[in-house]
Amino acid sequence: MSAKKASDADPARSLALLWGSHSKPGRSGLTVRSIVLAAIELANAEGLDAVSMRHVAERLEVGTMSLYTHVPGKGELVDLMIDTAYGELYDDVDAPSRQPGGWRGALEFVAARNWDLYRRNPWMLQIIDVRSTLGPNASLKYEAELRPLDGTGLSDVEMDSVLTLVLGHVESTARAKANKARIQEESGITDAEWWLTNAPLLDKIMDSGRFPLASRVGQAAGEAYQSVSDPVHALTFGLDRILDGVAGLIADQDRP
Amino acid sequence: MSAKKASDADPARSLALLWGSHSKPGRSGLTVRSIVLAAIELANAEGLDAVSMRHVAERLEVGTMSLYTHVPGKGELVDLMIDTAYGELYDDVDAPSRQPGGWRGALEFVAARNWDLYRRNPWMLQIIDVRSTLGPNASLKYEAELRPLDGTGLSDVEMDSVLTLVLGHVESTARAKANKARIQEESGITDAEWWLTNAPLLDKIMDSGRFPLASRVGQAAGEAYQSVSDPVHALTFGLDRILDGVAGLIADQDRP
DNA sequence: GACCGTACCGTACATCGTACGACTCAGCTA
DNA sequence: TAGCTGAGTCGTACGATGTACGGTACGGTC
Repeated sequence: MSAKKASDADPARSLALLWGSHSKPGRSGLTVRSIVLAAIELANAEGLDAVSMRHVAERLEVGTMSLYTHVPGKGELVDLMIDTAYGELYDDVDAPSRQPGGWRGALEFVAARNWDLYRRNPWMLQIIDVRSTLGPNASLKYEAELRPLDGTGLSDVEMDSVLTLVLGHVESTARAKANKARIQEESGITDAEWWLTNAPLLDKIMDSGRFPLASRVGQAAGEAYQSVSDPVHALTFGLDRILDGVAGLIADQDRP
Repeated sequence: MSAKKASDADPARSLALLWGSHSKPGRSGLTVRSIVLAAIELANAEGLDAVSMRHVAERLEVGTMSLYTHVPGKGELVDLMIDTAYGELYDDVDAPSRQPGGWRGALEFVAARNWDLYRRNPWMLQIIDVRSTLGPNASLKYEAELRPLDGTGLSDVEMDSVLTLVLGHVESTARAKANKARIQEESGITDAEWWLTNAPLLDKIMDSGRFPLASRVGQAAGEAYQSVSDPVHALTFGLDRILDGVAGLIADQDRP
């Protein structure tokens, strides 16, 4: 429901941890890497809620407190999980800029890759207490995603703004999708079932003349999506509008 | 850090609770309304983490378990908090459509009002387990925000898509802002201080030729914002691009 | 004055992150 | 080879959390 507190999180320690090699196992084979991988597996298998220090330790057949030898606390563990997940994104730093279709094709590729990242790692969207995790993979991600925007005539700040906008949109729609999936899973009923069950109740409330537009549009959207919402449609529709807007900005660069 | 589990949440019960009157106090003056208000006050004063059933009960000078007479569980309490907060948004259902500047001015107003809502109630952004809370105020919000789009030539589904896009963008940037504020508060150091402290460390890592663009753009953005990010700039920049894109869509309606 | 349903709430349980201090063992020194 | 040392491991304990369960006490109706 809500988000949990993060621990103190010494930034220097976090950075060292993120950029460190983590290669020397202790006498029970425990490594930062193995802990992080176990945590990610757990998160993907049973959701982020299942990622407790006890469960991670259990999966590694190790005492709970042994984890603290390698990782300062849960907050840092999550930081490491995030940066590790970012490692999935691009084979190399030029993957987006190699895409056809110029900057637009590249940004569509970036959006698709990030969308896929969230699809494969839905636990990332359950993290609320995001910290500035400038790990190696996050840095490579930033570099890779900026490159197709270099040379479009946009200023450096504009490049950053455009990227932030696109990534924010993908995260937003991906979160909506994950929420939808979670609700469905928890309640055990399909989207369509929920709609059928609660539509009369809602109609009785909404159609009382107070919200004519809301009920008309809600109805239309519901029928179009066969559901209360369609995250994939929200992704593509929003991305098209955003990229149209960016295209206008880029076109304006020539004649200021 | 992560999100908590929601309880079962019988939708019918939730809807009845949301639309109910909650007017008859028990013998210790306890009401659904008073519980929800206490919870919101607590959330605004000490953050969502402070909103535990124990703390809410304490604030009301009541036993913890007494809350469960009026509210099924914490999940439903949060639902009620959300719908109550939505009540702050618009004086009446025509507030957005009364705005000057046509649909664009109205959407800018909608964005500003939502941004302000999140500024005043940052706890809303810490809720991860969002459920379909179709309460009375959420319904009024939907109706009010759709009205300025009616008559623009957009289809019903497109109206919904545009609104979803704008609201998602506001939420996304507001969340970034809230995260930034929370990190600053927790660490006790200013944004600029963090930048000064960690810049050399980051430069040593990033400037090693591997991420030239990332370091150049990051530097430029950092100097422009006097910080690692500027949520207000992200809001307006993104909104401008999005509305430009929507304007193109609306213009295209005339000649398909 | 007796009754009864509802409001209230004390206790208990499982779960969480992690502080603390004890144990164990690999590898080095004497 | 014996002994030491420091790092890795982990058992126990504490204060949180949401809430199930069962008991208590009171307001309104006969």
